[in-house]
Amino acid sequence: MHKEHSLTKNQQIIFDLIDKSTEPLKAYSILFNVQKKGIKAPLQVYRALDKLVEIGKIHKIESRNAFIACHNSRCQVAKATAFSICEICEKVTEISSAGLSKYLANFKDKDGMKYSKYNLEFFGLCKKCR
Amino acid sequence: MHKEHSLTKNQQIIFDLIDKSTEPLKAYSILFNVQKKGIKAPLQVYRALDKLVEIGKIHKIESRNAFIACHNSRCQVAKATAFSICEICEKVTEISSAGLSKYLANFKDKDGMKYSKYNLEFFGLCKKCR
DNA sequence: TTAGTTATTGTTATAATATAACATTGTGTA
DNA sequence: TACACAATGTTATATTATAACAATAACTAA
Repeated sequence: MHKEHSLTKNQQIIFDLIDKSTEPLKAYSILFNVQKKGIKAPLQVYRALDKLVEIGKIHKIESRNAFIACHNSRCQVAKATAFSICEICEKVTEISSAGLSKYLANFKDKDGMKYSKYNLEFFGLCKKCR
Repeated sequence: MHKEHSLTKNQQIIFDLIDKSTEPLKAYSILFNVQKKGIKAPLQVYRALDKLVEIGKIHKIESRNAFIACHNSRCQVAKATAFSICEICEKVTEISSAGLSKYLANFKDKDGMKYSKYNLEFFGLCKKCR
C-alpha cells in the first residue's frame, strides 16, 4: 500500500518555514524561528531536516550549511541536485536543466565508479550583483 | 615579478600531512596530528587550510568537512572541482575529466548567470564496495 | 638601512553546527 | 488489545569554525 509522505507536526512546521523563505535557512536560525511553536531543541530541528532531505522536500546547500525547499516539482528524492550561488548576495537557485541532469546522470569516470547521486554547486555573480 | 606560492612553515606542515594521507582529513584530526610539531590551536590549522584551498593546493570536500590534496597537476586555483565519494568506505577521488570540466565550464543557466567556479560531488559505491 | 606595510603567527575565548543517549509519546496495524 | 515502529522531548556533549587582539616575520620602497 503506497502512502504519500505526509509530514509530521515538526516536519510540517519546519518545512513551511523553509518553503516560505526566499533564502536558504540555517538550522539554528530555523530553531530560533520555531521556538514559539514549541520546538525547543536543536535535535528536533535536525531530525526534521534529515527527514525532509531524505524524502526530497528540501535540499542542503553543503557549502553554506543551509537548507532550501525543493522547487523541482518531480524531485521526490534528493539524488541529483544542482544549484547556483551568488557569491555577493548569497542568493541560491535550484538549477533545473534537463541537459545538465542527463549529462551528469550518464557520467562515468574511468575507475568504473557507479554513481547513484550527485550534488553540484555553481558559484558566480547573479544578474543583480554583476 | 611573479612568484610561486612558497608555503610558510605551518602551511607546509599541514600540506605535507594532507598530501601523504590516503583519505580526506578533517581539521581537528589534522590538529591532533601536528601538535607534536608545535601547532596547538584550531585557528592555526584553519588559517593554513584556508590559504591552501585559496591557492589550489588542497580542496575541501564540502559534504564531509574534510580536505584532500589536489592531484590535478594543472590545478593552481580551486575553481572547478569534481569528486567521487564512496558512501560505504568513504574513499574520495578527484575526477579529472576534460569532457566534464569543459561541459561544466561552458554551462549557462537560463537566468543568464555567469559562473566563475563550481564544485561537484558524486556519490555511489566504489569498485571494492560494490 | 630603515621605516612603513602586509602577511603570518600565537593565544584565549567563544560561536556555530551537529549528534549521542535515553525516556516518552503517538500512530498504524495485526 | 497489544505489538511494532516512527516521531518526540530532553539533557548533555561532540564537532566544526571564527572573533579579537597582541606579537613576530617578511616584503617594499625611500
